[in-house]
Amino acid sequence: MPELPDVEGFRERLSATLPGRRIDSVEVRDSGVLRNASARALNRVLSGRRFEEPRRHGKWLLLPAEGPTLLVHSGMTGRPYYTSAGDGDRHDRVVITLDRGELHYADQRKLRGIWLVGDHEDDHEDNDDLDDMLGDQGPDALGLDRHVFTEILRRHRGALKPTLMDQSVIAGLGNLLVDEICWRARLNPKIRIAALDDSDIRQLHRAVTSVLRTAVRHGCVPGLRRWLTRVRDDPDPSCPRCGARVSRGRVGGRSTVWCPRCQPG
DNA sequence: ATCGTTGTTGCAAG
DNA sequence: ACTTGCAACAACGA
Repeated sequence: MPELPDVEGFRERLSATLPGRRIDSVEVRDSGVLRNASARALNRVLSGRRFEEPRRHGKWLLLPAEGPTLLVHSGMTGRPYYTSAGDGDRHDRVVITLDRGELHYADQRKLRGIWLVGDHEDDHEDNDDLDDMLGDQGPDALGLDRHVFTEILRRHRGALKPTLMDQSVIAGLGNLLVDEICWRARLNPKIRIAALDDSDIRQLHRAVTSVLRTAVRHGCVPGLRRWLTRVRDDPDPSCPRCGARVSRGRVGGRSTVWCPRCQPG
C-alpha cells in the first residue's frame, strides 16, 4: 500500500494524537521489523521521552522523541497507527505504550520496518545519522516546485517511469502513483526523458501536483471513476478517458498499465 | 503448487 | 558515471 499519500495519511493521523504523549514502554512482538536496534535498546532509549511533531520525507515517516527519532518505512504492508482504545491489528509487530493510548506498528510482510536514530542534541552533525538511514533521497514530491522538477528531470537520460520512481531523484512516488501520473500527462511510461520537450515536462508537473493532491486527500491512490488506477486490476481494462483497451506490461521491473491511444510510444 | 506483489537494496552487466 | 535487470527480503492470496 504505502506510497507518499498513504504515509502522509499516517503522519496526519499521528500528528493529531502523538505530540506530547510520553512513552512508557516498548513491546516488540516480532523483532523482524527492527533494522538497527534491539528491542531492549529501543525500550531503554525511548522510555520516558515524549513524542514530538511527526514528519515525513518521501515514503519515510519520522517520529522525533526529544532527541532520538524513530524512523518508519512501511515497505509494502506496514501501518503505524495510534489507538486509545487498546484495539489492535492481526499483524502488530511493535506496541509502544504511552501515558495515554498506544502507538502500534503493524506489518504483514516485514519488508522494511523501524529504525532508531540516536540522541544528538549537542552534536553539530546530527543529520548524518538520519541521512545514512534514509539513504539518498531526492526532494519530496509533494509541493515540488516546477522549475526544480524540470531541472531535476533534465539531469536524467533513462525511461520516464523508472526515473520518477527513483527515490534518489524524487522522493515519494510509487508504482501506482507513477502509472496514474503518466496517464494523466498522456506520456508513455517507457519514453526517454531526453525525448520530452518543455511542454511535456510542464504537463508532467501538473499531473504530479494534481494526482498527489487528490491522493493525499484520500490517504491512498484512490480508484476514482476517472482514474486509471480504478481499472488496473480489471480482467479486461479499458481507458477511463478514451475507452481504448488498456495495455499491461513491465516497465523498470514493475507491473505497469497504460493506454496505448492516450499514451502512444 | 507456482506465480505475482502498491517497496528497497545490492550486484552485475551493458 | 549512468541505466537496466535480477535476486532477495517475507507472507499471503489467486
